[in-house]
Amino acid sequence: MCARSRRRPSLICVTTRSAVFYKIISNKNLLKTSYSMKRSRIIDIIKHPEEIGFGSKVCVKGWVRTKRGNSNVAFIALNDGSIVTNLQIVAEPAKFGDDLMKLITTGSCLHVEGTLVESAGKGQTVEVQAEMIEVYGTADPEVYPLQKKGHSMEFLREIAHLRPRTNYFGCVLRLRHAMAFAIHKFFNDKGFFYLHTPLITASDAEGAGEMFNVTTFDLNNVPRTEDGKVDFKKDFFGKHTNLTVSGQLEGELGALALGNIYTFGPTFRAENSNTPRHLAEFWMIEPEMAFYDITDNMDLAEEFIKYLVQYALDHNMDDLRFLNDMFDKELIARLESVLKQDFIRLGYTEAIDILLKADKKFDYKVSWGIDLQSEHERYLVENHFKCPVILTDYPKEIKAFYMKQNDDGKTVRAMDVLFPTIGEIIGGSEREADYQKLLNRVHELNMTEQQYWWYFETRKFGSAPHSGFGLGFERLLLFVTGMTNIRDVIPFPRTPQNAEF
RNA sequence: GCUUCCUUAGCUCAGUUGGUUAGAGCAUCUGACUGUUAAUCAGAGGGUCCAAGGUUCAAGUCCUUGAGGGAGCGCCA
Repeated sequence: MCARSRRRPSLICVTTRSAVFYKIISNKNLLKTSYSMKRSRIIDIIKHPEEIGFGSKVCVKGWVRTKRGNSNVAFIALNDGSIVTNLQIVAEPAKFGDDLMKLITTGSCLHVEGTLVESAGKGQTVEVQAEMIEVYGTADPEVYPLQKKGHSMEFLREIAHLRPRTNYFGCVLRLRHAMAFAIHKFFNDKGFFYLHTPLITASDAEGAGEMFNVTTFDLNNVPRTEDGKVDFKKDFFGKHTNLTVSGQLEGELGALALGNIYTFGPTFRAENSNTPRHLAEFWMIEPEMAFYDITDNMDLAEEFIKYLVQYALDHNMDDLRFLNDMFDKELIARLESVLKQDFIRLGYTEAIDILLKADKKFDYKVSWGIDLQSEHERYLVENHFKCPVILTDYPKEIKAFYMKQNDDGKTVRAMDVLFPTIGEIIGGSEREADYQKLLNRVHELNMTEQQYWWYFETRKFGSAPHSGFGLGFERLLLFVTGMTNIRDVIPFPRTPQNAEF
């Protein structure tokens, strides 16, 4: 007898070759804490059962997806999040008792120890013959919201605290992790440095969108100056501050010292955007490279996206196959096709010509100088070329002040990577490295050098040609997962009027 | 922010020109079944028809307002 069984006389201690088991003998003792073995992850059992060995004892812990069977045998599909596939637990009700079997319902959490065997049934290669079952947590089937049948994405959004337990969201979260990891790997392997740019910024007009204020003021009693304006000198930072809408300007400071850097962090936009492609809080990757011109920039962007897609195909095929089978029958084929084709590279002026010659009637009239609308971008990508398109050399009037001005005096070296259904997945440019040209542009836009004095100093001191771009992480995930609403590729979406969870 | 659609059982949805007691599948509960595969079979329970107001002999159905959600557009990544 071991020490533990002396403290718990209601349990029988059974010693076997590889493990110690406690069998519950009293029907009332259904929620005992018992343990013995090291937990195996279900992915390891399913992928490499030979390493554990058929006939060996295993310990698994996870959440019940379904329970089937009859009075003689029960089949419990257990999922621990390590892989989309469930592990089949075979349990004989006579061995465990009705009271315990009743607690095993969809959503309940179990600790199971038993023997790993080749499956006697079809549909799976391995299963575990249960010898000990401990119920960590029950899930009352009358009120537990998740069922083994499918749910709508809209319903799952309302229970974002539980949706990670669905097959669908497990796939998305594993892919999300894989893409985040692959992003760091891609840049690290290329000698890029990960730069942490600030989330709180005092730059008032970065131009990328409406910003969230950051303050410690008591909003019911805001300090005022003599002329009635908000007195930000009394605020935490002594000036008006916001959450960042981009790390790019600070990223340039890093690139002009370290060579190649990238940022990867959260970004905040207070735009009242209600679409399946916008979030108020999202993650963005912004590489910035010294000595890269616009062509180098495009090459990197294309290589980057293809690397990430290849990484997903190489490392997350189980998840992709599930999403392909259940949601988007063309997902894997679409991912593979992107790898095969070169992205079309096209000047804005040529794009306008194509649109002017198009048979299609657009709601927004096409002429040189307009900002391309969704319908125009979609026509180019989905109808005309039927593949990703990189558009360059936009009119300077519709692009940001920091983009390098072309010799024609009319266009700047911007680039937008456009993807089918998603639209703009990457936006970037070669940066204006000439101090005087940058200054002139800022004055044209009625902005002041002073608010970006530190940015201008990089052009005063050792300026260098450089380029960069921004990739919306969730938009990448839309493409990689085949999902159609951006709220379904981030664990806890923040959108106008919604900050639950 | 603009336009438009939707809201009926726990979930997904049907519900006819407004007309008796609002239905189905799945889920749940009870029972059957010796290996299931979103198990199957039989039975049962389950409804503030989003909310408020209005029209009408009569409203799930028509009208008004509000709330929540989706899609399209704008802004953008």
